[in-house]
Amino acid sequence: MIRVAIADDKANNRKVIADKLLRSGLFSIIFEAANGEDFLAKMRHLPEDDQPHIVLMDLEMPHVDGVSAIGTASSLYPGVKYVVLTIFDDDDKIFRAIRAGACGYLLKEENGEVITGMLLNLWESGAGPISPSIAYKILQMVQQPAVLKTERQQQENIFQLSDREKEILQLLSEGLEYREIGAKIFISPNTVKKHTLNIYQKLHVNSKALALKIAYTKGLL
Amino acid sequence: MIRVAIADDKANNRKVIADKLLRSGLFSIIFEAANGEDFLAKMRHLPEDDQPHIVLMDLEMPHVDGVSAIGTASSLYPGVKYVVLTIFDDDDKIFRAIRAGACGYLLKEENGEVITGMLLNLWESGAGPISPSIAYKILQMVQQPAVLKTERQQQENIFQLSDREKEILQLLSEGLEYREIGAKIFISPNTVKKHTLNIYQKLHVNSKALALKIAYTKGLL
DNA sequence: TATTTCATTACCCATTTGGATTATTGGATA
DNA sequence: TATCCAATAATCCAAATGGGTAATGAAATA
Repeated sequence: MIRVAIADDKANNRKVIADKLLRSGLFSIIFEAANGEDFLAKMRHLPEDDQPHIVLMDLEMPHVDGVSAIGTASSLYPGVKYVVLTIFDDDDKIFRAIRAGACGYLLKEENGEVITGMLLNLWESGAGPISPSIAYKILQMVQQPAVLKTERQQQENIFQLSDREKEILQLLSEGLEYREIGAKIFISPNTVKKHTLNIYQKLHVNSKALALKIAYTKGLL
Repeated sequence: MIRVAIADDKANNRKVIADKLLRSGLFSIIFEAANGEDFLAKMRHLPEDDQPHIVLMDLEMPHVDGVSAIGTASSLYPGVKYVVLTIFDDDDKIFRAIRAGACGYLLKEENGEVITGMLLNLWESGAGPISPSIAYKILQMVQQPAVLKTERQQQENIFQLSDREKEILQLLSEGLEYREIGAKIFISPNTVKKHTLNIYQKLHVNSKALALKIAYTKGLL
């Protein structure tokens, strides 16, 4: 029998979750808490042998929120698995909860069988349960370049490049040669070259490498 | 119809995956590749409008492995979704593949419906598909920034550039010519050129413009 | 110790590029 | 109308680039 504790400020939410778990017959709800403070108090007064195996924690709660409660509890009771069960899926909450010590993050919208299945898997294999859409967001956190691409706004045309020149610059950045660009936009390679040299003059450089450096660092590409 | 490309060195694996996808009637396999080099070559010769929407990539392949192929392709063809489909689930491979630009990571042990379902979800919502056990490992990476940091320092370099090559790449991005770089670091311009061509091989490109594109978009500069 | 990798240099060749100049067209402007 | 400018195109030339091959020594690794 897997011992579970539930922390959620809405009594009805606690009831719904408890029902889902009890239906499988594999879980026992050893206590419920209405907020983080309440949860920590009940953990304190619990004999060590009666500690829950798994804690399902909502995030937005009065007095002490879920992140804070997980942070404290995961230090004091490191043998317990803390799983966030909430409706929030914004990056900041996910990140904070995980850093606080959550081993899983489930959205309330998941259906009952998915939740019980994942908790069972946590019990058996130790792998924390994560809702797919949350998993993707966590992946993006690891994917550092994505973090860097903080919407750099469309830089105004400080170099006064004409539309055609911007087009050529774009194609040059793709590694195309004059001949290839000409074929692509149906003009002579000589003209492409002329445009390119004009771009160099406007950017005050004299090579592709430098033009591309400016283009990348100034957000033209 | 969702266009899919498959890269796997085992013909039988490709066939199994293709069968799974074709059975749903929602995917069309536009090409298969036996290794990373083969994959990149086929992408190069593909008209822009025929590019795959999704690429399923095995990691362990001869000639050019999956990480390297994803690294290059995700810079050159940023509109394509790259999904790792492999049997490996060790932290290092996961980390490297994600840093290279993979938007999802599926284990081959997943059954056909799960895979098609997750790819469909990728297509509809943009959320990258991640096998649950992989998701848990990624979560642990976020949870232990120390591990992440050390691995990042070692594996930052998904293209395995040597120190000298990184130095040359940096100087190339400054717009210096072989001759100038040679003078700056006291080696022959011939050597600079040799390093440059070696860099091209590692990045799987054949021009300064493309090498710089990858360098900028992958944060090497 | 044997083998592999890295950094180094050289040479050949065909292609591409940068630089400078000249010229025509069509649209916008003064 | 006369003028300016962007886009187009061509030519000549010198320099730089990309691609391939070969070779050496030093350092790290198996």
